[in-house]
Amino acid sequence: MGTPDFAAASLEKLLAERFDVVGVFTQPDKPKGRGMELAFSPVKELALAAGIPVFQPEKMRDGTALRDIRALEPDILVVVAYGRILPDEILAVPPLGAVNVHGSLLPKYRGAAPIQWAVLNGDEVTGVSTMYLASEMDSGDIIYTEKTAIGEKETSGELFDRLKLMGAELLVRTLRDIETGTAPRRAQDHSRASYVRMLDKSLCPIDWNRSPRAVLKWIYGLQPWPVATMELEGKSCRVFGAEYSANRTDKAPGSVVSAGEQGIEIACAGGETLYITELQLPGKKRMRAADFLRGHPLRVD
RNA sequence: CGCGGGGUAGAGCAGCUGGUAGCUCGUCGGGCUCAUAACCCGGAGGUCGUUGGUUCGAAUCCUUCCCCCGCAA
Repeated sequence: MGTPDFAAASLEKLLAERFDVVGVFTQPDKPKGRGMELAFSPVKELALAAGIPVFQPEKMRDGTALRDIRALEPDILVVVAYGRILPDEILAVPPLGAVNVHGSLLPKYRGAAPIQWAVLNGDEVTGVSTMYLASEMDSGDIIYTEKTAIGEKETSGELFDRLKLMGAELLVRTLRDIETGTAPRRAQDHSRASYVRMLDKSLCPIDWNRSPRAVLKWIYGLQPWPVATMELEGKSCRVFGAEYSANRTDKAPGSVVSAGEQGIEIACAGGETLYITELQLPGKKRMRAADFLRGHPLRVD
């Protein structure tokens, strides 16, 4: 069971490793993109291509999903970013239980956007975990975890792509060891649990009253979505790239300290500054700050 | 037909109340300088996305299509 890209990576791996995937559950098709055309989820695309039965229940609790799962008689249930809470009666169907791949080192970052928040918070290490599903979100017993370092300027999207592969590998190992009865099982330290919320546009405006590193992490953590923004010429510009500077200023946070080849230098907290190196104006494509300045002479505050 | 923004020199933009195009950067040549990413002079480089139309004449008005981007998910 799964829906987005992150889940598709695991499904792809399972298929490549010759696991017998008897059925796939994914979210119902929804209109997406310009033109609002109906689009299949990445998981559905893969499943269709592999000839696996696809189920897209609107509701998990009306009995239909439960009936379908029982009919498939699965040994085990694998859930990766499905986007639905599963009722206990469904989790109870497979004899080997239900496992989940999560993009963080649990119990840290339970919830919807663990990968992004690891970047946004400036963490230097994160990872993936596999666990058994429990009634409460992301609180089940941990099976395996694997760590990885976060690059200083790594975007959430880039980290996502790495973790989805790590998650897929870890899932394979987890399933194999569960099958042979050698998989470990360790309860989470619930006292150290933290929860993160889904990202949304309200997070976009950059808060220049933070340190250059916090701002830079914000910029890269909000990619590829929803993307950090800043006000320029009265417009809300999306910001894609930043670079540290060694300069200091006495100007107020948010002020334009300089504008040139290196980028647009903005004052942050504590008199430190940060260069904005890549941005995008409404209706235009993303461009280097130096290019932007050619057609938009910026006044230094 | 979900809503909206945009396609003009290599890059970023202006021009768009109609009269064959301009700015900044880059590039080429020359000059100045101990020197320079600085400065001065000069040059090259554009079918103004595409199609048809209105007009004496269109980048500029109307039309067809293509492409890019944001919202929405």
